[in-house]
Amino acid sequence: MLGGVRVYTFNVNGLRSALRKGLLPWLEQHRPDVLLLQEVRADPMPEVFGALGYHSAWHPARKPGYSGVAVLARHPLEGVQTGFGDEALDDEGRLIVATVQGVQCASLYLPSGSSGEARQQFKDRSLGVLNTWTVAALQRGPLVLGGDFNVAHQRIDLHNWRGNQNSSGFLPHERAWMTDFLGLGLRDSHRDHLGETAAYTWWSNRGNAYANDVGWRIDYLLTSGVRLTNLWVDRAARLSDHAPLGGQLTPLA
Amino acid sequence: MLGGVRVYTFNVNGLRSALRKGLLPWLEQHRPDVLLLQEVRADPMPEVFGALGYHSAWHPARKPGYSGVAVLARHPLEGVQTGFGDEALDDEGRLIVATVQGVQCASLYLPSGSSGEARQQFKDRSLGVLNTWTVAALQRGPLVLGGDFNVAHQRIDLHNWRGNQNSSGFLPHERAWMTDFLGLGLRDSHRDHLGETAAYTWWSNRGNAYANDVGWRIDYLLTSGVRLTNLWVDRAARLSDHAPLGGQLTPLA
DNA sequence: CATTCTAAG
DNA sequence: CTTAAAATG
Repeated sequence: MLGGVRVYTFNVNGLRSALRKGLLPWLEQHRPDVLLLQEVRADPMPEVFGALGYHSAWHPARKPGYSGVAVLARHPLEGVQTGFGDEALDDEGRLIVATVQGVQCASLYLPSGSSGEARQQFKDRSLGVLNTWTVAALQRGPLVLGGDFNVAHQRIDLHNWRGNQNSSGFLPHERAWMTDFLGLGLRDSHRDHLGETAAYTWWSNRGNAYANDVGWRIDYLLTSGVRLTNLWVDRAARLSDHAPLGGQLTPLA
Repeated sequence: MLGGVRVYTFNVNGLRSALRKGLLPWLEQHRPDVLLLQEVRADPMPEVFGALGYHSAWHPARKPGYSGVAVLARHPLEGVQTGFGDEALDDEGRLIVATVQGVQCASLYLPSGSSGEARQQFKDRSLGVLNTWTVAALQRGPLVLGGDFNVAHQRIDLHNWRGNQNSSGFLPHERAWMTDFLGLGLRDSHRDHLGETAAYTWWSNRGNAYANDVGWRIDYLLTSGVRLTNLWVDRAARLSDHAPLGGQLTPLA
């Protein structure tokens, strides 16, 4: 019943912008069963996706035009939950979960720390909050946790690891956190499927980062109690500064 | 020596925007001898126009990206003066004058009153300041005063005069001011050349104002001690929400 | 509705 | 470099 479910996570960097660039045709072409969106930066628009047969749940930030996540699925969404239960974090619309066909599907957008010290501290705190939330979610049942973590885990996960050891997103403590986090019981199967090909998911808009594939892998599809039998990056989409990251879900056996 | 001098006044609604839309090709095609710009909304860029053979003088607002006027000419500029000598007004970059071949060429951008009561009062006060400045300028010698007055004078000067009698830009006291102002000794020769054809100079960006020619004549080329033997509106330019307004200058006899 | 600026990424 | 919003027109 769960075999062949295709899940995508995608930081759209402004849903309205992505729509202008052709998100809807992309959606009709790829027809994900579950789509996890981050950086929606717009008011919820269930009608737009309802017209294409998607159920959806939204968690916008309090501040208009900022952050915001959503879950979309071709099957009905059950038990929708928004936020971590942490006011500062939840004001920014960074987590939404819905159960689809018995699997918890979570869309996560961790804060960027690159705009300054205060935001790095906020990000660091959010890592701990996410740990706590995840421990509880793992106990509830199968989980797909997709989103933009704003952390590259290993050297292979960014083009210029040497020059970015002091950059937010590849700080030693962030990398160590990711290792610990996966240790809670989440599987990062990216390299199982893509080996050592770059397979980045984000490229800066500055310079010619995309053309030169100067990217980072900061978007993840993590699983527990369910398996990804395949995983791919749709580098060609060009709907955002991130690429959609897709996976094929299969019951654990 | 002054015969055949062509003068244009043009509210560019952002000089950088107008440049993107092709201001430079337009300039090479029309080659005004004198060009009076309003709403420059950018730092002075004498090099850009120097490369095309223009001398220029600039009066930006204190606030970046806001207002600002300039005078450009193919002959050297003499006796450049910026502002009225009124601090609040001059902070907004609304007047610059330069003498070109013996004629004072002034670029004026009167405030809009449409954003609220306070700005209408500021506009109303600026009308008096302009009167005072103009009386002195008229005594100094020949004058071409071009710019965006944000006032339509007569019913013929806007598409919907009936519905705009309570709108800033066509208020009874603004129209009466314009009548008085011209009475100081400035000639508005627009109708001498264009008769009762609409010949508006500005169309709102909202709705289909341009397509339906729902416009206003709020840009003027006024003269004293010198005559416009021809005058035209370049409605086709489409470089701004205003049209360039051009005239042919001839000595008074 | 278009422009520019700012905050954020 | 890009998005979106805010202010202004």
